[in-house]
Amino acid sequence: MTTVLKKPQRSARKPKGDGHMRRGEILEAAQRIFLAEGYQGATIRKIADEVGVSSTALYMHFKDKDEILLEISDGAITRLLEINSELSGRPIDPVVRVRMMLDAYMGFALENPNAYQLVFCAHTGLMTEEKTEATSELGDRCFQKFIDVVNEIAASGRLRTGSAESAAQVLWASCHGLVSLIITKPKFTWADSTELRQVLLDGMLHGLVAD
Amino acid sequence: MTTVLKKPQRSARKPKGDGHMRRGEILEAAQRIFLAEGYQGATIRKIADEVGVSSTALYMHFKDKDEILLEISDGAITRLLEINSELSGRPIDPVVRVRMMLDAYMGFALENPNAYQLVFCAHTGLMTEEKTEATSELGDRCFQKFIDVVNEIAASGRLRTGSAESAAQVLWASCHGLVSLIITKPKFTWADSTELRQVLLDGMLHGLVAD
DNA sequence: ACCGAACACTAAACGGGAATCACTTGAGCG
DNA sequence: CGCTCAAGTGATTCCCGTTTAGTGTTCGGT
Repeated sequence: MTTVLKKPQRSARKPKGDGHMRRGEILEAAQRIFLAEGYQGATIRKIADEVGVSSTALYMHFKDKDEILLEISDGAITRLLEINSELSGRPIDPVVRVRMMLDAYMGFALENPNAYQLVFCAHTGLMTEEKTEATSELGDRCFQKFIDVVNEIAASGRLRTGSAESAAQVLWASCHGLVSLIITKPKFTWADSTELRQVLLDGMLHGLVAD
Repeated sequence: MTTVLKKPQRSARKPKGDGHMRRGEILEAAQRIFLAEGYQGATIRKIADEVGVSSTALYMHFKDKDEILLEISDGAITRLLEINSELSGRPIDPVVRVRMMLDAYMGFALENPNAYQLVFCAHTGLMTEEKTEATSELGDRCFQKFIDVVNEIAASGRLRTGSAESAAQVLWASCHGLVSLIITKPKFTWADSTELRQVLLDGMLHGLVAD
């Protein structure tokens, strides 16, 4: 009984990733899987396997699965914020700026469908409210950039209907509606997506903003 | 030893629900839980407990969990189809009819958030494409009622931008965007939802339809 | 009256998810 | 050398949907 019968140690444990190296590896692997297979497909085990490490190891670097995926989404949303900030600075007609922001928003969503869904579609059921708070706050800052421009329009008295607040929310919501439907119902026979975006923006801006 | 020591039968098995009675009980319990706790919260075991039956029993009446929830959603969508059919028959200006349909759509979504989400937000990841086919087809029939009216408008040459197809899709999508965002982001500080619906419809219809 | 098939139901188990636990390994350092 | 401690591990827990192998009841045929 002294023969403790240690397992043959299989195949040497993966050496320590010094510093934050391992954390980065995990994020990278998680991103690959998450982008390819979405929230459900990105399981802790799959990510760990991809890194070549036990599933437990992920909890060294992240509180839980959602923290990993939210950090990935943060990266995406940050890029969106940069786009909005850049547009925010351009000295052009605010209506044109609103249009560019919304179009960039839709383009972004269609190019990052999984991150977009996680942040803007999932909230209910998938994650508790608190978890998404940090990422949501990033989204809010994007929206704030947008509100600023709508306020400019409202200030010049060009808003045809409703308050600046409701106009901004409606503009945002309608763009969200188009991209989220395109993402979640790919089997539907959509008209050309460029045309849809254009019709949406033409309609909305013509309807809400006076010439 | 003749005393076979039958287990005290615990607490007598639930007697047979004759005919299709049990099926109805399951649907009812599932609906209660689904409406209260959404897709994730409505687990097979919870539903079975509520009915007072083992989890396995549910598989006597339904192929799998999704079949249960989709049948519930079917009921909801059918009600929406009835509303649309009713509006479809009214002899009023097609623009007014479009507005009423869209407003009814949004009202319906806000009153049946979980069913709405299951059918219009979940498609990706949660369920395979085939499963939702039957329910989707119901949704398509609702949309067809709507397209018909938009076609009427287009036929009378009152469409300002885009084809009837893209106009219909954009109108639908923008309404979907508003309600789905309100449902999935309840923490956001929304303007009054009645005003939002009105601003959206005013804007969209004014923008897309010539007077 | 009896047999057996059909039925409605059940407990137990399976595989796979997230997360936690108690433990080991090894690098750096006095 | 012996110590600490971060980084890693396998085993385990709990919950999920679903499957398997039954158990008790009912009911038509003979």
